[in-house]
Amino acid sequence: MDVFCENCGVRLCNLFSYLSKKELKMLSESKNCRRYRKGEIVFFEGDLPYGIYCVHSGKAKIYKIGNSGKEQIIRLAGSGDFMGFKAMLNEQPYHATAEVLEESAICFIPKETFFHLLQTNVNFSVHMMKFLCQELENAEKYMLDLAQKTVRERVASVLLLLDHKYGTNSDNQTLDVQLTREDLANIVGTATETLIRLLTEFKKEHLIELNGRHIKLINKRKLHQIAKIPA
Amino acid sequence: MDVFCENCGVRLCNLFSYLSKKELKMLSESKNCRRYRKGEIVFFEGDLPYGIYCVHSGKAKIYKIGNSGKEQIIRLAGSGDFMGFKAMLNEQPYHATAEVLEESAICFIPKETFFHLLQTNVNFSVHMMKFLCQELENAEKYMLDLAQKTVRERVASVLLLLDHKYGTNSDNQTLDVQLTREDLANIVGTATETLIRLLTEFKKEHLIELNGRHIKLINKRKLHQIAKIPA
DNA sequence: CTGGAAATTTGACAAAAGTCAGGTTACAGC
DNA sequence: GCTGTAACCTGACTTTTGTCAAATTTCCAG
Repeated sequence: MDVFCENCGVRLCNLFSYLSKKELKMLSESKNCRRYRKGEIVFFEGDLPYGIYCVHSGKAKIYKIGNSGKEQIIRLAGSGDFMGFKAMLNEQPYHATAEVLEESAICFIPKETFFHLLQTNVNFSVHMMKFLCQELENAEKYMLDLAQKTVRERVASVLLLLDHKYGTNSDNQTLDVQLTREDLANIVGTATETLIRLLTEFKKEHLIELNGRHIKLINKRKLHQIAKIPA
Repeated sequence: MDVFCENCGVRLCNLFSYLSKKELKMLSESKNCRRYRKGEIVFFEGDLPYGIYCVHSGKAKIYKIGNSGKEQIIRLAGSGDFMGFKAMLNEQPYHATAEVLEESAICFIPKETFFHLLQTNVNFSVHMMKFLCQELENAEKYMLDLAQKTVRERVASVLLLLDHKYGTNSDNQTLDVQLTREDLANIVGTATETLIRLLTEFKKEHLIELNGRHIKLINKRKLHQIAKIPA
């Protein structure tokens, strides 16, 4: 695929905005971009990493498998997001699997390039650390939710999270991501049946509208209240 | 307190092992070590960070407060562990509170020293990133547990975690950390009453012995099975 | 040593969430 | 368009977990 990092709009909103023109050129020449179809796996839990991935366009879910075989989605990726950086930095096998949710274009950046940038560009490496800390903070916030919120509260939280992460269609209300009910349950951390019942509840309370996998948030204020997200 | 980083045994097992003699001298001269008594707060959620903390001896809990006012312990610190690095790197207020669990000696390393080391010692900064990734991996593992394991499974997990983190007394079975039942519940993410009931269960099943806050693990193998920790 | 607060424990009950089973709907591939 | 599989939905029931109340024990500070 002929995507050039120098012109890539995506880099503006991620760590690559700290690279010089020269570095971007190097990045562009060493990276490798390809299309993935819905359902394709970018990397499997247990595989060894040879570089990191950067989502150019599209969406992906990153999940772990629990003892009972159930997925738990631990991160969602969209345009501009990195995937697989944890395993790469740690030089360990992947501890999670990345699966594409819709037709996507994803760039692969070889290990050597990535480490070279980290070792030679202090600004880049400091911001990498900041980024890792932000991820850690997100994970800890989610731990708090999982430990203390009810499933109903978490479902409302996740709907708002999806709004924040992927945004909405032109109507400003319909979430711009299609997840199965099972996927939603695997983000929330509950049984699929429970998730469905709660969506139905929200629908009856006129907080959302459902049309297959299209979810329309019609009362975000109330959802915030239910999610107990502090203003 | 007259602790010198150059001779400090603690540094051998943490990131400071990547510093040169000269850097250690600088660290030693700029740091500040003091004693904390049980229950003392090292930093509060909401405070601004002016440096990071390194535990010389003793133990601390780091927790967030949920909407209902309940604590959730998100990390435990012991000898050699850092505290407050996330807020410092992110240059944001603390998102959690650190409270000392027993008489401890904790060093404070000023922001300037910490950032100077990060910016001038590539080896140090790369290992800082590895460390952050390891923390992130731990957090994600814990998310999986919170989302998918039963409380019983998590109680067994936490007992084994405490064994791994703080070790045992001379009998090789009694956990070398005294936590209240409430603290334990706030690690597991459950109600205090539920935690107590499960400890009683484990006691009846001859997996542990209880003597106030002293917990003796007498059948770790079975606890591993209950915790569903893959071999 | 001792009063009082905090921590621990137990029981009874209520609420939340999971499981199982069965039926319906949607959709991809032929 | 047809068909079969996967996804979705609902009801009934069970299990797990939380809540409230009350009794007992522990632990300090004075």
